[in-house]
Amino acid sequence: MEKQTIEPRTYGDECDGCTGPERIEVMRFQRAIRAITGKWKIEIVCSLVAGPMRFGELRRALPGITQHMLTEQLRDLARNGIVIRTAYPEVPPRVEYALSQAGIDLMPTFGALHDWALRYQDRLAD
Amino acid sequence: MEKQTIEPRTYGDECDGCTGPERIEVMRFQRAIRAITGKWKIEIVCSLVAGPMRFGELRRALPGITQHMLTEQLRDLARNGIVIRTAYPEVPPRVEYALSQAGIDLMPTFGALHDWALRYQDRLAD
DNA sequence: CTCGATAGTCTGCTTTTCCATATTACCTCT
DNA sequence: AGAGGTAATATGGAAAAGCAGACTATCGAG
Repeated sequence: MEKQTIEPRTYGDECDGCTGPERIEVMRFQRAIRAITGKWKIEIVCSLVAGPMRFGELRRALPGITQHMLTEQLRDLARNGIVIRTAYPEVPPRVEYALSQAGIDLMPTFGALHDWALRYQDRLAD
Repeated sequence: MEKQTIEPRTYGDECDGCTGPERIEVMRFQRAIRAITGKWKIEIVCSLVAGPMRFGELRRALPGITQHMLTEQLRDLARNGIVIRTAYPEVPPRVEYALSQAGIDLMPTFGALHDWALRYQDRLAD
């Protein structure tokens, strides 16, 4: 039996030279995903939902994280405009991290993905 | 000026022994994220939205992917119940990949995240 | 009998991510 | 004077992810 080309493949066909609009959208999407992947990023964002927190406060809220990791992940989140870093030139130094509007607006999408995970958690490996 | 504990920290406070419900939810969430992270996973899922595809067909639709990567990513997606692999014991071998219901239901969450990425793309690094 | 197509697997390598352990600089408290 | 807290940086190593290229088995076409 022959397989008679189930459906026109608009996605693949338009991407011979990587110029189709779909590909560009996928790339943007990937960038968004990359902005929130990282072992602690989601936990950090979820912690900050309740309000701004200081560096050490976050560290205590995330048992197991190293200073290095926290610094790195926060820097990354700030670089992507998801959290806002505010350093107060006091001594001892005080640095506060808060969600930006982008960070706050991220939560509904988290909610959607969480609902999905809840529905299909039994088939999710690991 | 003193900082008077902006808000009760329900998340951090309950997680001293990693037993709070929020932590468990974050872990579930992380599992969902891990199921869709990987350099080609999203492109594969987006390709399959139009209908089932064969291995080689997918490979041609994703220029730049290696056989190894495609095999691996598909296996991973199948392991997480997002795609369904159907091998027909013919010769030459024919293997078809299709989105499962979980995979189809994933699309709206992709849409939400995509909208977010669209709105804030100018501050996304990289 | 060799060639090509299919859907892989196997091996070795590079890059990225993750993690632990120092070390810094400044100020306060004792 | 010395201990302690704060927010980092620096260094070095382990683990995971990604990549290229060679190899397999089967069958039909030429």
